[in-house]
Amino acid sequence: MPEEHHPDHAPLELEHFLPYRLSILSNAVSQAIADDYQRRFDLSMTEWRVMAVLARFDGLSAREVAERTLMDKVAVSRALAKLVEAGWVTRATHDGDKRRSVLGLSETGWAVHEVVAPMARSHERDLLAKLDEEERTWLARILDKLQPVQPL
Amino acid sequence: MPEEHHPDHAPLELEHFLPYRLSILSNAVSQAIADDYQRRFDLSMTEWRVMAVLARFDGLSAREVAERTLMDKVAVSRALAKLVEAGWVTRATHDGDKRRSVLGLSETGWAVHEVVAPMARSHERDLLAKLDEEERTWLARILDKLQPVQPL
DNA sequence: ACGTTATAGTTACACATGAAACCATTTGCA
DNA sequence: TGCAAATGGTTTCATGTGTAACTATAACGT
Repeated sequence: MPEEHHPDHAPLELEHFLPYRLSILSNAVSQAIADDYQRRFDLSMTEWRVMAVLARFDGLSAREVAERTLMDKVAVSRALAKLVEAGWVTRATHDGDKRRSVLGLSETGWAVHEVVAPMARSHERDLLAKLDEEERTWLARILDKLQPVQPL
Repeated sequence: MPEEHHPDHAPLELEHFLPYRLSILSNAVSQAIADDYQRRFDLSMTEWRVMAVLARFDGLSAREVAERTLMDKVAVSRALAKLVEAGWVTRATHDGDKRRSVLGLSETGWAVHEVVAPMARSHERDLLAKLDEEERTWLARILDKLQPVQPL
């Protein structure tokens, strides 16, 4: 954090620049997790996010998946194409609105989820283990305040 | 943060999953800044990072830039090609090692830097303004502990 | 000195990603 | 009803990004 005020035009010190530090940390963490399930299931991060949200909310449409994952609909469409092809997600057409799809995890989709979810949680635990209880509490609070929008 | 332990196979709640929250926050922040200088200077995030590090450390080689920005050398090579082309970065050959390049900001490069650096700092200030002093202190400490590696 | 190995940097290729165009269906409203 | 506008979703195209191959130069070991 900027302790003293540097003149605004002074060279940016990236290693103390909050957005940069967040980016480095976030990428390292997400990539470590993604590497894990990519190797085991050839599953991209966007695909995993789609599966995760369908695990919680069965029967969503593609648009609703996009809203919940904060991904754009093109990304979701492509992820779904692969997931349906792989047999991990089922897609039906909504009664009474033939545009809408009705999505859900298949049996094997659930099986994948039951392997990947613990992997993800394990990485999260490793990360949080670097903090003590007090720090974890503050982190939760700080993230709540910084979080841009929190869509359900 | 996980308050009670869910069974490991229970559906992941993305909105409480730390790596996911970090990713959303980080992307939102970095993208907001990048949008700003992309519109004004047609400058990508990787290009800006190269400029920022050259502003602080004059005369680096491409490899050293890559180390300091944590980007890979291909990304740096491409960024440099555009920056040299745009006339914002100067490139010479190292005396005594014709492989190495010697990089620095040009006059106009500095001029760009003096516009972009304040924009970046301003975004950082906006972000930190959402926290009180105590939270900022904890955040600094927490990031230090979570930070994967801290290369100079 | 000379061949092997390592290093700096670029190029080529394959793949991911986002914006805009597009098709099908449904909704709103005259 | 019927037609314009909106919505769900896919496809297209242009661009970005990472991996591996490649070129040029330098360092190392004999």
